[in-house]
Amino acid sequence: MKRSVSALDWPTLCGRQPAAALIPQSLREHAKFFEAQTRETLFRTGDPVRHIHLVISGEARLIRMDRHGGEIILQRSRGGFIAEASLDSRAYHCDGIASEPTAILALPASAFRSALDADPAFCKAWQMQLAKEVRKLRAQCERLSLHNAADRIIHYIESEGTDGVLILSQSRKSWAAELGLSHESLYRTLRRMQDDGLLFVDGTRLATKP
Amino acid sequence: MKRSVSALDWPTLCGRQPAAALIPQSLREHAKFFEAQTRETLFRTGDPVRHIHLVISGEARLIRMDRHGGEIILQRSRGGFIAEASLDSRAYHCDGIASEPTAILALPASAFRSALDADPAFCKAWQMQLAKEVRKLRAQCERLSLHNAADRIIHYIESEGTDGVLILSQSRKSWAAELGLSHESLYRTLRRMQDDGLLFVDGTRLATKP
DNA sequence: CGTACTTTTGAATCGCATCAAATCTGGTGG
DNA sequence: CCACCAGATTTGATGCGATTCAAAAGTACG
Repeated sequence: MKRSVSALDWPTLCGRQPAAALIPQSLREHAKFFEAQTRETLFRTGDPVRHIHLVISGEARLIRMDRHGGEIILQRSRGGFIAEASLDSRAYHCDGIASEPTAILALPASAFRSALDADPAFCKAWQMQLAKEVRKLRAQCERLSLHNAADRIIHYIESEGTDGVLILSQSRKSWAAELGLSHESLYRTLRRMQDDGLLFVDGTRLATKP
Repeated sequence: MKRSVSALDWPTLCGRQPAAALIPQSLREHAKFFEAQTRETLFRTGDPVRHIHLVISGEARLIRMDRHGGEIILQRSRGGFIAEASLDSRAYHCDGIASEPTAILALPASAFRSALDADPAFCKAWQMQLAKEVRKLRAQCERLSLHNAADRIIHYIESEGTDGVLILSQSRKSWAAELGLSHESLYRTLRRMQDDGLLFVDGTRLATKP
């Protein structure tokens, strides 16, 4: 299943996922590549943190269950790292799953820490990665603080899209979960916003202007 | 108003705020100390990032206004850094204000970046600081994803308190804003939870068990 | 004391969650 | 190719809970 990437080729990997380019040689040697199926578990809450995962293609999610079995999406990574902050934790605080067929690079946590110590450029890149995640999470908190569905939708398009246009990279149902809404509410609100001329929808393309 | 900390004494500062101990000598020399009044602005959205602020005592907040003038609290720092992720941004994305009389250490951003490059221990400490903020924000997102007031209150006590007990360090009104609730909702829900024996309140002490 | 703010309660309203069910979709295997 | 299935999309009806507006009582502070 898992195999060393010495068999694969790094230029191709870096082409597919820019974050791969940041990884120094010392760490590359320890990378393991594998492919996960839909709903396959990468790690579970409580598992010791042995690897840092880089999503090459597909999508991985960080999730927790609320008290009544509802699934809460804490991170959704399509290309790039997932559960970055686990690097200095003993164990995971959430579950990690692939939400579609996904290609993953697993980097041993210990080698990862050594590489950060040894390579200042990698260290700085990792810091920027964490800072970016902080900003993304603040935007998510701001969005979840909005008290109605339409405002959250607009906020999402403005902050995750480009120039008022968003190409939705997931089903509407799971988008609803990310917005903290029931999927019925999302469908109804999208409909109403279109009727009111506040939103222009064409397949997966959502725009706030015509 | 602002003054160099050479006039002050670092051992005392470090005693009051552990994060001060992380700051290397090269950066300490450029630190400016000042005290902000309630509602005083530290920086505004769009301002260039010239300093990183460390809260020594009191409280500073990162806030944004929503479309209807409502105030959204993005970070609340009582001791420790505020707006950490601004270090690698040109300009602030939020406003920073003191929410009570607050003592602040302002560290020039350029000297801060140099110190990170030069001092591996400081660099590592900063990384852990960012990772901690990521985990805190994930908890906040998880909380805001809960669909009723009581669950958010319990979640807050469990994740911000110790062993099911929380000493509230702010007014209930501003706690309500942090929970994404109207203050009336929070008051009523606290009352109901007490009546139902789900919560035990004594002044600022909130506990989930008697 | 007076002012500003928080805390508290009341009543009316609205939006979202929930339960239910029909339709549509893509993918699988016979 | 078609039947079938799982999951996504869509619409409807209902009830609850949160927001909102309003106002009174409590509290801190100069």
